[in-house]
Amino acid sequence: MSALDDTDRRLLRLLQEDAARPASEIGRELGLSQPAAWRRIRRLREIGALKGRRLDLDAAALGFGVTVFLGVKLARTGRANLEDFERAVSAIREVQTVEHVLGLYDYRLRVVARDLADFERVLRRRIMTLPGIGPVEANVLLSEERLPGPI
Amino acid sequence: MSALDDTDRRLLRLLQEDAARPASEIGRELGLSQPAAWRRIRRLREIGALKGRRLDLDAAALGFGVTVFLGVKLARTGRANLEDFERAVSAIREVQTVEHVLGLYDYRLRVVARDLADFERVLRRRIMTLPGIGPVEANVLLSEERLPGPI
DNA sequence: GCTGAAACTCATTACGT
DNA sequence: ACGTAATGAGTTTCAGC
Repeated sequence: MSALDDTDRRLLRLLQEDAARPASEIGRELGLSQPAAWRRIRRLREIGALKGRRLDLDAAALGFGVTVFLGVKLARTGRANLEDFERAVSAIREVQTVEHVLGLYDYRLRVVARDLADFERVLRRRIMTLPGIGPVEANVLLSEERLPGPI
Repeated sequence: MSALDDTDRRLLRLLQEDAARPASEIGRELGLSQPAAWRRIRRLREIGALKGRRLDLDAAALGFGVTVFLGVKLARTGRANLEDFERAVSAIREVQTVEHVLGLYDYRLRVVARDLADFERVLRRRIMTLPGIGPVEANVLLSEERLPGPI
């Protein structure tokens, strides 16, 4: 596909720490000129490695103190199709992420709420009423650490 | 805790779609001048709501075609402390996220690998040898959708 | 708190190696 | 694929309303 060299990997690691870092600074740390670093970034975007830049929000600071991961299994009976489920779950405002997975569960959801009482409301009125939903398992987030990863 | 108004929330929603969107464009969509929009962004950063900007990388395009979520329970016996476990798991290159959770599992890990054979190697040689590790459950990521969330 | 303009930085293009 | 130089766009600060 595209043969990333070692410089590309170092560049991605630098940008992963702070995506707002300017190309001039990236270039300085890589021993490249500013346009050279910028061209590498553009190329990484063109080959699809770099999909975009996203905000890193602090949900707690915004009044959403509770984050819960839900493992969802679809009901065996009635075989509601996956599209119906996905469409319905995507319409729930409190759901941040929908992951279709293979294993003990069919879907994994990341859900935020203002507090546990608010979460119970979401769970009972929005989640448990989803079409085709089966057993649900929950884990409450205590703390989270993001690592650079293998790239 | 500083009273976000509705304009702040609309602003965050706009920036969530693309964190590189210029303040001038944000301002135009909110009916604000460019410096006014920029001051709101700075304020959101100052109160901690906006922690930074992160890259949205495509692991598959970078040669990591397999993403697996692991639910980890620590062993009851031996009571290795959490710090030991966290330090060891953070040193594994293939681990992207470490979440400390409450529920059926103690930790949830997001792990990437080049392919399933590579994942088996990571699982056997890195994950299963972690200090204090107990039962492990795995879900393979098929597809993932990020939603705007309630903010 | 907003506007308008100045100063500065960064992104992007052009051109030559 | 890189560098220098030039351009245009975006950010950040400042003075005034």
